[in-house]
Amino acid sequence: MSGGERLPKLDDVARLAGVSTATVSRFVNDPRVVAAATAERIRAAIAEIGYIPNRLAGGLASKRSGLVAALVPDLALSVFNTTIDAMVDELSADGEIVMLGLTGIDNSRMRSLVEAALSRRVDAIILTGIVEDEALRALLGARHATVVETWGLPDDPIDVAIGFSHTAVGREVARFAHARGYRSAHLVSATGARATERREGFIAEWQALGGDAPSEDLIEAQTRFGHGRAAFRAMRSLPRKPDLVVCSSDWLAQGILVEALAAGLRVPDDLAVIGFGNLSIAADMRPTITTVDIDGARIGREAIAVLRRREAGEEINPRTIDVGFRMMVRESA
Amino acid sequence: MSGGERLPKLDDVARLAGVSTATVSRFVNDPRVVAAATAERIRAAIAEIGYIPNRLAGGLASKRSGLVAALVPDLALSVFNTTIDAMVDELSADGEIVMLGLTGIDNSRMRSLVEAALSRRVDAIILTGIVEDEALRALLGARHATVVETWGLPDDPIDVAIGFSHTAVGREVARFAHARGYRSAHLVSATGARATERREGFIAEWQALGGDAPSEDLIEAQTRFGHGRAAFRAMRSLPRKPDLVVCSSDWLAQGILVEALAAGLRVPDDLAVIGFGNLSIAADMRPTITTVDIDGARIGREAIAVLRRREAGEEINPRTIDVGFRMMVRESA
DNA sequence: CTGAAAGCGCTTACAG
DNA sequence: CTGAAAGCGCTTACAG
Repeated sequence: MSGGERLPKLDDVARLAGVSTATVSRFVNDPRVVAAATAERIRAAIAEIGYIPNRLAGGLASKRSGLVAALVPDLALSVFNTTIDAMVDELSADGEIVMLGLTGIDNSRMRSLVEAALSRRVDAIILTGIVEDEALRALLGARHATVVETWGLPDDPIDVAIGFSHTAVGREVARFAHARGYRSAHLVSATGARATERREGFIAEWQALGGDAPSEDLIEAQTRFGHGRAAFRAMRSLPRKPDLVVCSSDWLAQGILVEALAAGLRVPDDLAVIGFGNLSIAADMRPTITTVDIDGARIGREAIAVLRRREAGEEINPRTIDVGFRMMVRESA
Repeated sequence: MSGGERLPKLDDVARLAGVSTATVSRFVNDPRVVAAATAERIRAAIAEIGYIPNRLAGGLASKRSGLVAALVPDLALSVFNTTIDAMVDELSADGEIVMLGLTGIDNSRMRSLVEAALSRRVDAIILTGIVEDEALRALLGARHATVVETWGLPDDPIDVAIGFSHTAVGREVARFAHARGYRSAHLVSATGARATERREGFIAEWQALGGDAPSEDLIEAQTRFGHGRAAFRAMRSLPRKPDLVVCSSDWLAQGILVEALAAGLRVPDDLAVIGFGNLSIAADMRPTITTVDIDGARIGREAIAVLRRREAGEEINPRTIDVGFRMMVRESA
C-alpha cells in the first residue's frame, strides 16, 4: 500500500555508513566477515533507514534465490501437512521461505507450477509423489534446482527421493490382518497412484496367504470422512459381509467407524477397521484406530537436509532414502 | 540437479527468432502485442531452446514480482485451508504463486516472515488475523505491497481487511443457545485473539439475556480433537453440570461429542454441543454438529480480487469487507 | 509493431 | 578487511 517514496537500497546504507556497497552486501549475507567497528556502523545505518534487502536483485546476481518450492496435491490431504510443517520450520530458521503450489488432486496444475517455480529460479523443488510424465522429468532434470520426490520410492528418481514403499505397506497390512484372524476383507481406497500401490500390495499378499479376493470400493475423489460413511452403506449391501475394512486413509476409517457404531456394530468384533496415515484423529477416536504411521516430519527434514548437503557441494548418495513405516496397532483392528 | 550448461535466456530467443529482446519480452508478457508472424517465430524459438523466463530478473526490472505471500499460523488450523486453496486457485490461473509462511500458533515468526516476504518484493501480503504490533504495522504500511488482513475486522486496517466480527459470532451463538432453552453453558476455548473475541461476545450476550456466568476451560495450544476429549473429562468433574458446551472449533466439538457418546450421554438431550468453523467433519459426524459457517473460500477470493483492483489502479473503498457468518443448525444443539 | 539502450539492486572475482 | 566495477537477465520509456 502507500507508496510514492523510493525504498532504501544497499547504496543508501553504504553512503550512510561510509563504506562501499560491497561491504554492506557482505555484512548482510554474513555479518562476521566485516570488521566489528564497520559492522556496527552498517547495523546502525540499516536500522536508521529501515533497509530491507531486495532478494530479487540478490538472487539474480548470486543465482541463489533462497526459495524452495513445495508442490502438494491439496491442503486438505493433511497427511502431507506434517511434511510441509517440518520443511517450513527448517527453512524459516534461515529466512528462507516456501513457495506453495497446489497441483490439484489429479496433478493437473503440476506442469505450470513447475514452470512457475523454475522461473523464480528456486533452489529446490520438493514434490509429493513421484513424477511419471517424461516431459516433466526432462524439464526438472535439466535444471540446476535440487529436485526431491517424496512419499514414494521410485527406482529411478529424477534427482533424489525420500519416501517408503507403498506396496510394502499394503503387504504388511495384509500380513497383520491375516495374523489377526480376519478372513473377509473389504477395501475402500482412493484411486491415486500411491493408494493404488498399497491396494495392490495388500491384495497380492492377502491372496498369497490364502485369502479370498477382497471386495472393493474405489473412491475417485479426495477421500474424506463423508466418503467413509457412504462406503459403509455400500458395503452393508454387499452379499458377503466383510469382517475387516482396510481404508486408504484415516479419514475414511473414521467415517466408517462412526457409521458402524451408529449402526450398532461392535468394533472390532463385528467389524474391524484399519486406516492409513496415523493422523491425530487415529489416536483420538473412540475406539482408537489401527493404522500405519509415516514419519511425515522426517520426510520434510530429510528433504531440507539433502538440500543443505547439495549446497555444501556434497555428493548425494544413495539418491533414495527409505523412511519406512510402522503399524500402529490400536483398538479398531 | 545436473548443471554446468548455461540456461537459455531472452537474448538467445531473440537471436534465434531474429528480433530484439524487447520484442521477446513483450511477447512473453502478452503475446497479443506483437505481430502474428513475429509471435510465431518467437513461439518456435522458445519451444526449440526450452526457454523459461527468469522472473527474478523480470521482477527486478518491472517492480512486480508476481509473488503473493500468505501468512497463516499453522497448516493444521484447517479452518484457513479453504482460504488458501481459493487464493491459490485464483492466482495459479495467472502463473502467480503463493509464498507460504507459517507464523506459528503464537505468531512468533510473523516478523521474520514479513521481512522475508518484503525482501522478495511481493505484490501482496495476506495475513490471517489482524496485526496489533505497532512496529509491524508501520513496516507493512510503509511498503508498496497490498496488505490484506483476513478473518478479522479491525477498525483501522493497515490497508484492507476481509473478515467478520468474532464478537458478533459469539453474541449470535449466545442468542441461539438461549432461544434453544439451554441454561447452563460451559465454554471450551482456545486462547488466541479471535477465539477470545468470540468467547467474550458469547459471555456478554449470554449474561445480557439473564444467563449465569458460564464455566470455562481455556486451551493454550492449537485446539484438536484430543483436547476436546480432555475438556470433556474436566467438565464432568465440575460441581455444576452444563447442558451445553460451546467450543471454539469443530475439532473440539468433535472430541467432546465422541467422548460424550462413549460415556453414554445423549446428544443434544443430555448435553448439547456447538462448534465453530463448519469443517467437513461437522456435517459428517454422528450426530451432525451445530456450528458457525465462515465462507473461507470467499475470503480468499475477495483478497485476490482486492489485489487485482489495486493493480488496475482502482481505489479500494471501503477498506473493510464483512463476509459475515451463518449459524449451521444441525443435530448436536 | 519494433529496436537501442538505460536501468532495476544486488553479488563477487579481482586487486589491494 | 575493503573497494571499484562488471555483470546477473530482464523491462520499458523513447523514438521511429
